[in-house]
Amino acid sequence: MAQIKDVAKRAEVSVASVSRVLAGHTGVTEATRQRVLEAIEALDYRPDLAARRLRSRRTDTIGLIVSDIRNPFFTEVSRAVEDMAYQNRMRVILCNTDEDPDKEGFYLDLMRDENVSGVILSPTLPALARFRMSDYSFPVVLVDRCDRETTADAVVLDNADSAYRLITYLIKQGYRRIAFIHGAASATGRQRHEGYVTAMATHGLETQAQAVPATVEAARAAASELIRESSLPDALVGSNGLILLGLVKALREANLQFPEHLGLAGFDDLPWTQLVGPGITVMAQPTYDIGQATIELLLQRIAHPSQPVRRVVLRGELRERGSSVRQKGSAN
Amino acid sequence: MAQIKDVAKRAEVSVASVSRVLAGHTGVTEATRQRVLEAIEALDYRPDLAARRLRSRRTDTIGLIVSDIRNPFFTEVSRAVEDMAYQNRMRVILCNTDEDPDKEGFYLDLMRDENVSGVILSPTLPALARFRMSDYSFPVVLVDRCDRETTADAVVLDNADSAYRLITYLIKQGYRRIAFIHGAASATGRQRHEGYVTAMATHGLETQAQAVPATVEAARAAASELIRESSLPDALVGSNGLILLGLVKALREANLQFPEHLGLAGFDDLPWTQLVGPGITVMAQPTYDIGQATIELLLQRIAHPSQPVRRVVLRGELRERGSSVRQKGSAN
DNA sequence: ACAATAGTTGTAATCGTTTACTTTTTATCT
DNA sequence: AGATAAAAAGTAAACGATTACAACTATTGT
Repeated sequence: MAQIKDVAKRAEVSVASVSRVLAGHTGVTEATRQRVLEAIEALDYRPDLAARRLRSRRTDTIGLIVSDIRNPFFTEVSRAVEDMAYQNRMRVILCNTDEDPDKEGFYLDLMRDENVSGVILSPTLPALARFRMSDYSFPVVLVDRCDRETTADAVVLDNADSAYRLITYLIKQGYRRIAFIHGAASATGRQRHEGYVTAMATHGLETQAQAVPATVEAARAAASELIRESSLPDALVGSNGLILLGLVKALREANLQFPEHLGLAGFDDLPWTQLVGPGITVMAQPTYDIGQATIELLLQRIAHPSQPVRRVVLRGELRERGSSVRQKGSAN
Repeated sequence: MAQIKDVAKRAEVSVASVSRVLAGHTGVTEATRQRVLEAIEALDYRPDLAARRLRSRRTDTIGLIVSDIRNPFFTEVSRAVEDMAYQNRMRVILCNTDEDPDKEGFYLDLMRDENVSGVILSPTLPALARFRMSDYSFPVVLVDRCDRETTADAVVLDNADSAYRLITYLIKQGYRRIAFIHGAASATGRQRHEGYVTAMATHGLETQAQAVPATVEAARAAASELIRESSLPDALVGSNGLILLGLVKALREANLQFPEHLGLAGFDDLPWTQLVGPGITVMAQPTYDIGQATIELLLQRIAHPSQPVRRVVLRGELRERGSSVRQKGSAN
C-alpha cells in the first residue's frame, strides 16, 4: 500500500507538498500540483484515514441516531441524510435506539468515542427532557422531536398545528366522538395529542385519548379495547404510521369497515394508506425534506459552531381520502 | 481529555500495562488491573479510537451496502445487522446504492479507504457478474443476491424454489394465465423468474413475464399496460414487495378487484399485505434471520479468513390469503 | 540455596498523516 | 542590480494509542 512518502518521492517533492495538494488549493504551484496528482494516480495512493484523523483531530463522520429505523418516516429521513452527507464527503454511522433511553445513552457515548463531527438525534422523551447542548462535545441537531423548552437546533413538523387541522377537518366532516391513540414515548405523540385536545375543546367536544407504546401491536390492542366498549367512537385517529397500522388491524379483526362504521385518519402517508379500504385520510409529513433540512442544519452548525440556535418547522399536508367521509344517517 | 499516560501515571504503572488491561485479560496481575480500572474510572478515560486504529491497523467497523433502504426487506436486514454488530463491539457504516453500479463502486472504494473489517453487500447485477473475492482487501458477504457461479459467502432466500412453490400453488388454485412482473436489475428477480418459468413449464402453461426496474412506479405502469390488453391474465404476481405494491396500485386504478377479477400474489410479507382487500397471498422472507445469518457469517469470516466459502439458503414461507382464492365460474 | 523458567512490567519504536516552523525561491520595487 | 516582501517548498515534531523487546520478579525443582 502506497504511502504519502512514496508519492512525495515519485513526484520529487516533500510530503508536506503532497499533503497540501491533498488538502485543497493552498499555496502550491500548479506545476507541482500536477506532478503530485500524477504520482497519486500512478501509485493508486489513498490516504490512510486513521492517520489523518489522528493527526487532524477531525473525523468527517456524523452519527445518525434514530428511534426506530423500521418506521418508514425514519427510513426516509436517513436516506436523505445519507445522500447529503456523502455528497459533502462525510460518513454516516447509523444507530437504532428502539426508544430505549439506555441504548440511546450507549450510542451517544459511542459518538463521543468516535469523535464525530456532529450528531442527528431523534431523542426519547427522557433524553429530550434533560437535553443540554453543552453536555456534548459535538454539535447535535434534533429531528422529529423537540419541545418548546429545548434549546437546540431542530427540524420538526408543526405537530400541534397539524393535529389541530386534521381533527378540525374531521369535525367539519361531522364526526364528534373522535378517539385519539398516540405514542406515549415521544414528544411528537404528545404534541399531536395537544393539538387534538385543543381542536376538540375549541368545538366543545369531549376528548377520548389514549397513550400507547409506539408499536403496531400496542396500538392494535388499545384500539381493540376501545372498540369493544359499549359506546363506539365516531372516528379513530392514530398519531403516526405505526399506530395507524395497528388501528387498521384492530378494525379488521372486529370486522368494522371504514368509513361505514367509523371514520379513520392518522399521520404519515405511507405507501399503503391509499390502498386499504377506500384509502385513509392522513396528515402527510415531508419526510425527505425533513431529513435534508436536518443535515443542512448540522453541516452549517459544524461550519459555524457559534451561530444562533435555529429551528425549522415544516408543515404537514392533509390528504383527504375515503376513510373520513361521514356516512349520512349514521347512528351516534 | 485524559490520555493513556495520565491513566498510567495515576495508577502508577506503565502505559503498556494500561493498554494491556484495555485489550483484555493478557498477562497483568489482578492487583494492577484493579488499579488501572480505578484510574480509568476516576479520570473518565476513553481510548482515542483514531490512535488505536492507526497503530493496530484494525477498525472494528463493518460496511453495510444495500441497494435500497426504503425497501422494507433491507430495512429489516439492516436492523438485524446493526443489533448484532454493536453487540460484537463493531460499528456500522450504512450506504445506499439505489441500484446504481457507480454509487456502488464509490461506496466499495470508500470501504477500502475506511479500512473496514468487512462488508455486507447486496450487489447490483453487474457487480455480481464480475464479483471476485480477491478484488477486495476485506471480506465481503453477499446478502439477498447471489448466483450459482459466484464464489462468495452469501445468505439468500431459495428464490427459484420459493417462486416455484408460489406459482405451483396458484396453478393448483386453478389459475392458468399467470403473469409475472419481476425486477430487472437484480439477481433475485431473475431467479424468481426462473422459478416461475419452471413451474409454468412443468404444467405446460405459457409464460407471460415482464422485467421492470424494481420500483413501485415502474411496476404500476407495466401492470397497467398488461391489464389494458384484450386478454386479461388470470393472476398477477410481483417478484418483491415494491413491485407488488405497484401491482395493487394499477389494479385499483383500473377498478379491478382481487380475487374477483384477477388473482394476486407476490413476495415479501409487508405490514400492509394482510390489510388490503381480502389480504394478499405472499411468499414471506425471514428478513431478520437473513440479516442475522449474514452478519454472523461475516464475523466468522473475519475471525477465520481462510475458512471455506459458505452459503446459507433460507426458505420462504407461503402465506395464503384471500387474494389468491380462485373464483368459481370465472370466465377465462 | 541456586538455576531455570514462567509470569509481569517497563521502555521506546511505530502506525501514516498534518502542520508549525524554517529555508529557499520567486516576484516586486526603487 | 540589490533590498525587501511574498509565495512555495522542505524538515521534523506532533497526534495517542499498541506492541516488540528488554528487564525485572516470583515460582519451581533439585
